[in-house]
Amino acid sequence: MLKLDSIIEGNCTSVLQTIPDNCVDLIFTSPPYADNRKNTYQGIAIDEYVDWFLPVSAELKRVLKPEGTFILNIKERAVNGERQTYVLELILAMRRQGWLWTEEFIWHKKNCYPGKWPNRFRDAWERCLQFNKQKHFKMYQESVMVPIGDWSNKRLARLSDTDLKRDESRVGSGFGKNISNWLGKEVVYPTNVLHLATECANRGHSASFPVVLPSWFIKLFTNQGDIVLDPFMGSGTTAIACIELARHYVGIEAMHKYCVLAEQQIAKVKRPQIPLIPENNSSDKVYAG
Amino acid sequence: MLKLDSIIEGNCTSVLQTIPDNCVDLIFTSPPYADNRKNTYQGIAIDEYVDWFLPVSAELKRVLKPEGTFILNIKERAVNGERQTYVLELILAMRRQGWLWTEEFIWHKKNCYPGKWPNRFRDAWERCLQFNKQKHFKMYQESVMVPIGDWSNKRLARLSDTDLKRDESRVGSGFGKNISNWLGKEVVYPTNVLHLATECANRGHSASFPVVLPSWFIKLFTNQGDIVLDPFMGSGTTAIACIELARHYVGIEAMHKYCVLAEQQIAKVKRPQIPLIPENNSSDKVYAG
DNA sequence: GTTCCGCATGAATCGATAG
DNA sequence: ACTATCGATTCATGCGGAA
Repeated sequence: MLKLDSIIEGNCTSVLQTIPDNCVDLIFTSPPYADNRKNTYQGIAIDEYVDWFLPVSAELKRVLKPEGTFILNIKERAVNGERQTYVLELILAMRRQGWLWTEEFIWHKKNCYPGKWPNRFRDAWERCLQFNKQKHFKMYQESVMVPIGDWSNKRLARLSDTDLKRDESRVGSGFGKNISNWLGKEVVYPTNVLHLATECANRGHSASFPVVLPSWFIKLFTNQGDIVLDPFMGSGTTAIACIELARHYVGIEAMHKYCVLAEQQIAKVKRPQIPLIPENNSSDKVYAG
Repeated sequence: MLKLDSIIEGNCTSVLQTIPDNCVDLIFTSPPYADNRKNTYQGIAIDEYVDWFLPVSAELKRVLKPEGTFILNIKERAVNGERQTYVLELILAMRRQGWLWTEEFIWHKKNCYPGKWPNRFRDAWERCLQFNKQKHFKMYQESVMVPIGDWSNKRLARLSDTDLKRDESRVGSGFGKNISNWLGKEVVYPTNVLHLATECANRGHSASFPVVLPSWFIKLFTNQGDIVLDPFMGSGTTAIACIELARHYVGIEAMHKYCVLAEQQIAKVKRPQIPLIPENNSSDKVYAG
């Protein structure tokens, strides 16, 4: 029925209609932003964006398991001196559609796009909106705990003008690949702000997010063997995160060139050996709400 | 007419009606949040919040100078497992009222309130919504510059031969073209994410923010001698920031106990000596938009 | 095997210019 | 008048190659 670990080329809504009800554990996606990148992607007009997205989110709600979660990464642009409001309107419309707006995570970008303008600073954050079908959803908080070092006690004890200055700390990201960094350190739960760098290497896709972004939410909201859906797959970053974390993925992508690119990226990924001790075993399972 | 450097006790809208048109350079405030608990402040019911705030924002729009700025520090809380939507609705309503929604700054709290819940992490950010009356507003970006990142030590400490040649020939594109501009550079412009610690000092007020928060916006949007209004003064943090930065303040506060508290806090503040060289002099003045 | 250095690039935005 | 295109501006990161 549902072919796992594959990318389906086609129109998002049409493909979604072929997927059974209540079978996906997590949806993570970053849809094309309004009126953006007309050259590289299909541009959506600002005033049509909500009407364009609602049929998609209706299908997403159908295919998501009752205890599953939908994470929507999006950020409105500045046009004519103002921030656009379509994301706000989308949140309100999705609630009318029956979604619960559980939380708004902030992706604080370490390396945001450069530039200077007379009326605004560089935009260094994006929204990661959490939607759920019901108040009770799966959440494995222990799997994303972050280390905290001695330095934090010193820094937090002294508040001064330097607190206004740049954050040079590496805590808050907590995505250190080297486990040895964690030794001897106390771990704490993270907050709803993720401090990550963008990956600006050659990705071939203009709208790529770092793999640690989906990885964080996949660890938080799924277990090994669960199914993750990305209805706007792009260059396949969500799929890569799934493979690295031993989750199943289902991707949808409208443009052939990105399907090819995603398959190329996926082919490079090393499958992890199955850990002897699953990170999210039954004793860790927390049913939230 | 308008009595400067004072706190006026009374109902916010009523007091605002006594203030002349177009006389305030910056409005910074953190209004009472919508809440069902009514014991700490005058609680505003969630479903009445927008209707309650719109008459206030209408008066604020009247008293603000055309080139002034309104910064609204606010964050919806989670109720019944969901984030409340009244802030989103307020933004949309204020735009219909004629405000421009110029930007959304994020206050990323370094040390946010502790706690643990099964369905969400600690909330480590608040919105600082920027509204303007027109596209052209005053902005003094140089007054809030921050130290450049560590990468510059390695990259810029020793310029390579190719860097120097590229500079002489004035060819190439992008960053490298003006590499000489980066020699000796120590500060850069900030982003729209403020990474500040919270203050634990103001225990007497339920909704206190650190003085560096208003200070940052006051430096960014006003000059010395300008007038800053806080229509929900609380414990007087905005006034303290004004005094330290040699700006005039006008505060409004409904509750007598907070008026007393604010006056006490203000009395402790050391007035700065007037600097010989104003930080924002006329040559630095930038009219944005 | 590490460390260091050069370099390309990234969901940007505004104002001016051209059609 | 209104839209489309283009140049100018700016900062931090990861990658690949060299030391």
